[in-house]
Amino acid sequence: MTHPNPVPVPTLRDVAEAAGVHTATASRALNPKTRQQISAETARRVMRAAQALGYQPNSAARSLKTARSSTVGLVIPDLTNPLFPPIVRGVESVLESDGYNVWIVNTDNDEERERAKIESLRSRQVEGLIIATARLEHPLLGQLHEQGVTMVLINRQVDNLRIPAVTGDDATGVAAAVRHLADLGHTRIAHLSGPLSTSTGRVRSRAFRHAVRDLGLPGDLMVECGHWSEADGAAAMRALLARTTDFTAVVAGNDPIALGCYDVFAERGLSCPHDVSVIGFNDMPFLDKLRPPLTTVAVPHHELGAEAARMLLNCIDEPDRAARSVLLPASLVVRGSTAAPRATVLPEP
Amino acid sequence: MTHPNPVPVPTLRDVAEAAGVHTATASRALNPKTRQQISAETARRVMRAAQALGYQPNSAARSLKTARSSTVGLVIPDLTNPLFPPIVRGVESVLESDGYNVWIVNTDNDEERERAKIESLRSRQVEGLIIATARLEHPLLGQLHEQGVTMVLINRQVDNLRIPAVTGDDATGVAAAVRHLADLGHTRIAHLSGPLSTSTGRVRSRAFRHAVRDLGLPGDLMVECGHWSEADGAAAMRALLARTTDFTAVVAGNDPIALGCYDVFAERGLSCPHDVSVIGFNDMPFLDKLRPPLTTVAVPHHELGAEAARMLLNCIDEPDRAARSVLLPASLVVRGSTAAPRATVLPEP
DNA sequence: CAAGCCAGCGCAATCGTTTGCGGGAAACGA
DNA sequence: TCGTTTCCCGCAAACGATTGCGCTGGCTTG
Repeated sequence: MTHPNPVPVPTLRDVAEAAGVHTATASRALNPKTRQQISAETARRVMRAAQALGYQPNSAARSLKTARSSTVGLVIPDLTNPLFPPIVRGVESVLESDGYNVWIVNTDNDEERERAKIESLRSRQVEGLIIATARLEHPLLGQLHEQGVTMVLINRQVDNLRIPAVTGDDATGVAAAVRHLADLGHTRIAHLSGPLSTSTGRVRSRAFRHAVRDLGLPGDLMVECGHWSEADGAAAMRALLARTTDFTAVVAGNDPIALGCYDVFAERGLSCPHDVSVIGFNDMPFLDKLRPPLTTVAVPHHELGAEAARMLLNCIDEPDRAARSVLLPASLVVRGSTAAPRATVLPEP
Repeated sequence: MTHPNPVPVPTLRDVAEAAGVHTATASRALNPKTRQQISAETARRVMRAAQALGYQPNSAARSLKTARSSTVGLVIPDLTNPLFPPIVRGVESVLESDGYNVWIVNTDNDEERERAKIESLRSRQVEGLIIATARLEHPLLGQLHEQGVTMVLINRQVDNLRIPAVTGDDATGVAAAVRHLADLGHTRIAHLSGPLSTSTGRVRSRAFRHAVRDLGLPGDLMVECGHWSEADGAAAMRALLARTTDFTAVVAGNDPIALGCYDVFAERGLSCPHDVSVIGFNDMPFLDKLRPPLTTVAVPHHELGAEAARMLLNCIDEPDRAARSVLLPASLVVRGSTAAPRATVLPEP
């Protein structure tokens, strides 16, 4: 028989009856926290019965009664962006060991979707939110914060809000990138920043300005990309080249933007790193397989997620502890897209 | 005040009181399915009250009462494997429009983790499972199937079980790859297969055997990789080279295995595609950025997920319809890692 | 021997929704 | 005017687990 039955799933009551005790006793016997209120012998009987019946507690009933769900929501823009899977796994790695589960939702950076997804999470009684989609101005987060929703931000920050956040140390990452280029002898370094409406874009761009200024280099070689994408990176690089060819290195706002540079170099017959050095940001997978392998700033994404999860657990456990944000160190990964500049400037196209 | 209150979340009762009706009426007014049982005027009042209070139905209470959860479980080995995010999004894209939500769990291909995760999903009353981790022999799936759990398999099949599955058409993909190489003039084509304990590995390897046989080419150039990884691909390529250098092309079981070939070629000073042509499988992201860009077989992962979701919805709606499996077409993506063979065989190392 | 204590267990209320059922009132036909 | 239908709506019982409280019986203690 391939279709034997809609096997009636056993409830606590069934277990209790099988063990010859009351449901209350069965409940206590099954819960390690309350098991010592029950005689060892009875507890054993109950657990055996549960095992035999294949009993699984109905988590809906449990969270209805306890007003807890052992679930946290994880809000990300898009899972197919390779940045996020490691973050997800990082979050899960610490939450799971604490008995929590993770609900993942994708917002595609759409405000309406985001609102809807978060509402759905809240109706599922999540005990906290980890949010990796925050824009600088973000009314929704403000509302949630005022309603006392416990949450932690990843990778971005929101203006004027005291929400705990964990981010990569973009500033020192960018500084290391600039310093690396300067050490190679570059003096005219450009920056293709991400959208300045994101905190990441803004932080990295400011860090770049500071870094070049500190080294006494010109700080006017900057273009803002419309999105964090390869296409926008290429467009920005074209815009930069239309303005000037007097630069020998580029710090891209992230890896796709750097890939956009690769595309334009191929178009124009420019050689990387001989004509132009490029540095990306994030250290996405497979960058070491590119031609040339991309020098980039590695951000500890897994640890970012793990730390955010730890902070969230703290917030849940002690709601009125001060919210502290943390910065995780980023590190430069030197590969083949950076080299000493040629003696001359770029050839005119 | 940053810590105003643990705002008491409004319940249906609050809404009902605010609207001056009974909770039953409020419930019916809020549910589009039952709204016509209520006078338009009253329904409006209730909805307004709900809006004003920011009411969100408690989904735990709801699923306790209705014994439904509007949730399906999605079981994958590892989210950081770039194969899976598109599948996830594909699943979500069709499930969401039907009001379902998706629970994602990672098993890391560990049998114990998998069992635990699936139990946790079941205790959450998921209405169905989409499983992308099936091994050929898989006792757990057998049990679940006998218990009447509705589920759909992605990308793999399980021996002897009539579980609906949606998979890429690996056989024609491999055939296309072999045919492409033969058309280029290759006559000695090797295959670095994935583990033969997976249905994917087995199907592709058999397809390779058939394809070369149909073209009258030798079928003895095969090595099995221990895992679907770059390292194991490299090891397999080394093993192959230790055995013979008399081949001019390689069909890899998947993209990372092909990358492993790249690594060994770099070690040995072999040039791809001039000395050896390579074809991967899956068309992971960024393969077009490699040097050389990897020719590969593209599998429609998003559509795989979407179709699996559709099938699962069908199974949920009409449990006793025959389970049909579907095959989605794979297509060859020709890039730079394949070319006509040199006149001579490989140089001796 | 009586009083007190405690360990072990059962009772019953409760969480927030849904839903079958029944009742009151309005509307209708006769 | 009265009976009957129809339309809205309220009543109350679930769903399955948790938990404060109280009861019981066996034990210690003075």
